[in-house]
Amino acid sequence: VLMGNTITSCYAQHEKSLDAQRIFDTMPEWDIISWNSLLSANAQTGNLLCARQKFDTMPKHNLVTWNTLITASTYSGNVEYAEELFQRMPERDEVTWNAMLSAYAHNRHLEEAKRFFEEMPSKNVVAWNTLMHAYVEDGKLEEVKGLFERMPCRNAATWTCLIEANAGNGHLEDAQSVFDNMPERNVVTWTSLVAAYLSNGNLGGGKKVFDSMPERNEISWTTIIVALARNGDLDQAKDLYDRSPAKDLVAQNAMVAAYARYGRLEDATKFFDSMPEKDVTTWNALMSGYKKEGLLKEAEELFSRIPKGDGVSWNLMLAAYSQCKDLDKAKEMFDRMPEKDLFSWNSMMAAYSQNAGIKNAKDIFEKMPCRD
RNA sequence: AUCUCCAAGUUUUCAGAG
Repeated sequence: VLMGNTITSCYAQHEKSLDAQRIFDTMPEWDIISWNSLLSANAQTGNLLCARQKFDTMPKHNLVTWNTLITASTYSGNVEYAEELFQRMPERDEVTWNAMLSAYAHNRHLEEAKRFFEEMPSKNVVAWNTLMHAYVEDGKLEEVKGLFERMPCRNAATWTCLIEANAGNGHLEDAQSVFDNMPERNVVTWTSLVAAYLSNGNLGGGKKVFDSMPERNEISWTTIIVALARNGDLDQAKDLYDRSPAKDLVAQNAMVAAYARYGRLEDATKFFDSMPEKDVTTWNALMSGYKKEGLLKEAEELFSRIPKGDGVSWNLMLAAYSQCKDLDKAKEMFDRMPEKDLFSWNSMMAAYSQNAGIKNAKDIFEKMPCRD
């Protein structure tokens, strides 16, 4: 059981819910930890229904089980259900409160997060960080700084937030000085400093930091590779990719996307075909290349071959039709898509305004359930 | 390194700025 649990949770941490399920299924017996690990693997996929099914199937629940289900709600964007769970569960601990705070924070309910934070019976460093990050996401630098001053305790995540907050507001030197003065560093803080330089257009600075990092992981490598690619240095990006010891699926997807972005469809396709494992982002990345080049037939063909398309796939096809001025097909996509998000609506509105005139576009605008 | 809460990377729309 111990071995099976270890492997299951290992897959959970790498966001491989199917593999976690596979290992789980081969185990001769399960304890509550096995079940919780499986639930955790499901939680990360954002599929709340699936997670709830597991929850209902489990022979028993404990505090960790409930906390994990709150997290599942967070990932699926269902704050209301998280609230319901929070009310319904038989007991709560510090993690419960933090998980609920995180539900508000991740889903952009800043006011709720603030209010909830005030109500918390005890606030540990995770709670402070969660609230602080919510402010960072909202671009509120002054509030971030204020919180930072008031915090009774800090850890590496705190410092990372502060770097990100400064970088996001164009204060690169402040970000660097935060980094210079922080008491502890790890691969995440290092990578966020690299990202700080890159997001401010300072490629040279980013590379310098990257080269001096004591340790790098998949994310560090991908961060720098993507920056090079976006800067148009595709071959340099590929060179770094080849030298990288840490190539996970995200890194591979980034290479497909890089080629696609610059219309190097042969390279993109070749890379795509060479990948032993793909996910929906891989397919979408290649499709985006066809779309950009106006290759409608190829995009359609790819779309029909995706094992499991998602909202992005649909949005891509909608945008592809719009770009090729096929308003009818665009509209058909829009009507047929299983779920419409802000991208879908904006895309449809743009399609009308570019191909049909302002009146139709305005009609869409009026009907939009959400806007930005 | 057996489970739950906080920080960094990849794909889709439009605008603005340069």
